Amino acid sequence: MATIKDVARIAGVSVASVSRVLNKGPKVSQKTIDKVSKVMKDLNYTPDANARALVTQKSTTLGVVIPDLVDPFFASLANGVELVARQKNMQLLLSTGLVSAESEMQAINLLIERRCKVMVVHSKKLSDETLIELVNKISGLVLIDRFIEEIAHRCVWLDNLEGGKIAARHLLALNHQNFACISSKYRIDDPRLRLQGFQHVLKSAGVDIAPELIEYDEPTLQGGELATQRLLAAGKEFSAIFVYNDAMAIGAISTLEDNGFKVPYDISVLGFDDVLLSRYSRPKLSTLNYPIEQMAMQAANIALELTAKDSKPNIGMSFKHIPRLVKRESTSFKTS
Amino acid sequence: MATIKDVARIAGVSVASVSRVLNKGPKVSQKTIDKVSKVMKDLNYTPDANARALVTQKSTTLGVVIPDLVDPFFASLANGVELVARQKNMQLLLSTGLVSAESEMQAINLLIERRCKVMVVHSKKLSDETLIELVNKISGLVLIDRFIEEIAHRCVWLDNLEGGKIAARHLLALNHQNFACISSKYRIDDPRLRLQGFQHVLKSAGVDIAPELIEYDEPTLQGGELATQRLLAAGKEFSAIFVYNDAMAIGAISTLEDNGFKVPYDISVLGFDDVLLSRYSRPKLSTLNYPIEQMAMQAANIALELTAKDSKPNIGMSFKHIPRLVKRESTSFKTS
DNA sequence: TTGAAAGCGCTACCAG
DNA sequence: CTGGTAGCGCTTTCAA
Repeated sequence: MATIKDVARIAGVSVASVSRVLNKGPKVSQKTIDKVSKVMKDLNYTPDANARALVTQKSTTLGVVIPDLVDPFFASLANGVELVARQKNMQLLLSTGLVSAESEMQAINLLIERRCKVMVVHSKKLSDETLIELVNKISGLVLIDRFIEEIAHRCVWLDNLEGGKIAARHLLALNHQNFACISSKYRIDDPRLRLQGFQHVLKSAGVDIAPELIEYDEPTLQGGELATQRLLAAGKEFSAIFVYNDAMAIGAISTLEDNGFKVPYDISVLGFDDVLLSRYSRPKLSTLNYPIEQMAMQAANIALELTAKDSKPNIGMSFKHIPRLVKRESTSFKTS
Repeated sequence: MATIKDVARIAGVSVASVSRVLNKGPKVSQKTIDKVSKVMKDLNYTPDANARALVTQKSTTLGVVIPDLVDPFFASLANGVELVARQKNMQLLLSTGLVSAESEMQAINLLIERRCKVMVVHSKKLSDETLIELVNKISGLVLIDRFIEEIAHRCVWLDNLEGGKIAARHLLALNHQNFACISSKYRIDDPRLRLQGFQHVLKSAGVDIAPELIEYDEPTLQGGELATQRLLAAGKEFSAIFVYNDAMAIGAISTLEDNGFKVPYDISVLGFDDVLLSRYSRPKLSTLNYPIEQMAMQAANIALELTAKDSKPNIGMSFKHIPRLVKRESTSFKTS
């Protein structure tokens, strides 16, 4: 691999000059530019980005920390960050496989070791305190999908409580009275808040939801199936289910239909997230749109700004997003 | 950000010693280890991975080049590579957004600039010649999802021709006689080979497929819908469709049902890829399993071996994979 | 407009 | 066992 010295030697100039043409430096003669450019091409010279970063002290990588890539939700998140990375001529450094607070911490540390200054992290396991500390230490770190009061201006998040409320209002407006819920057993806040918002509105309307009709499972297609089986086994009547996410909702529909229930005629199912596939399930899934890709882009842009020289401290700012109801075919008016 | 010098100064030792404890070097006294470790902790010292890479000339990043992250197929591919990266204590450097030969080339160049030695690339636009050249230049580069005779030992690929044949045999065995096909207008080889294998077996069985019943579109859910609409509009009869991938197949089913056809009773639909969602579509999709994640892991491991010191040149090796028929609910025996 | 040289943070070699 | 030091590939003064 040719180095800048090789180029300089062969072109008969100093390394400084080569560096100048590399960086389109201010004062180089056209003659030198031509000469050096030719040699660079001949030698197939590629500058070493790491060496450059070392001396300039600036990185051109954008870090992303997510649980995994297989979940389309996180894939969209990563994609959003990638979009702004490309736009800024930066590259994605990705860490996944988060199963514990330790592995999340380690993922972030790896980014620090690489001297990655800008990062968007989705953490579900680290404590508020740890995250606050981290955010204060790393000026370009933005949290996504999590809200911590003390560092609100560094959080891009979705109002899950409001999402639950919107869901309840929708189902109530559809004349439903007997509800079931399927929630996730993970993510400390999200499922809890969605459920809480849902129940809050229900209660205001004088409707209660039986404890046996709230089930928890893995937030996956299989989890939705399993939870639905248990719901059915409980033997209590319900005409609408509010499900934690689309994957579980589609699993729920699957099990419902396997057991002879027609969706939405017998039972309405409402999902959450609005991942692409929800548009193509049969019946098409009614759900709440979670604009994760845009949020990821926003988070990346904020992180980028934070590391810019003249960054104004946007304390007091809030980056809350409200989910939007997308009514498709899996929810309908209850007539009986 | 504290450097090794700071640590050395405060601990009252030389940078060499600090480096030794950092790398668990062979000869350091316990006393020094303790002293230095404490200072490192106090200073919150994090070694600079780039500086280390610069002097050791070895990288700990694993590069991946794919078209995008939103397509679950590519997300699985990336995930496979990530799996081995984590296992080897390396990190993923990701490049997406490939729309042209230029952007593919640029993505690879960015990895080279970062001095990434190990990379798995999925290229659809670069020519065989360019790729051969690249592979010869970069010893740790492995191609996935593409087969080039001259560098077969650097390609991890799926036998699409055979996949098409398997599909045809399956549908033929189910007593079908009138076929339609939906193919992709992209990826030079894959769709062509699948179709070719499919038609080859059909021809051997004395069955022909009308040109109007072969449609091409974007390899997406929408593309599948559009193509199916055109197929229906052609007005020719068919009882089975072989579709390029699962996304298109689910789009096809969607349109079919919207038009009053029951799948599989009226029309059988066979997909390709076996992405997770195919298991949860209604009806559950029959398809050909494309073990992309395992293939990605294999590719990453081969790339890793290639860059190891004692790498035996595994010329003559072949890394061909055969898709496996997964019979679910969208294909059935034709009785009428 | 150009070159010499200092150094970015780190490793590795050579003395001691 | 430890310290001094050269240098990885590059940028950036400072002089010329």
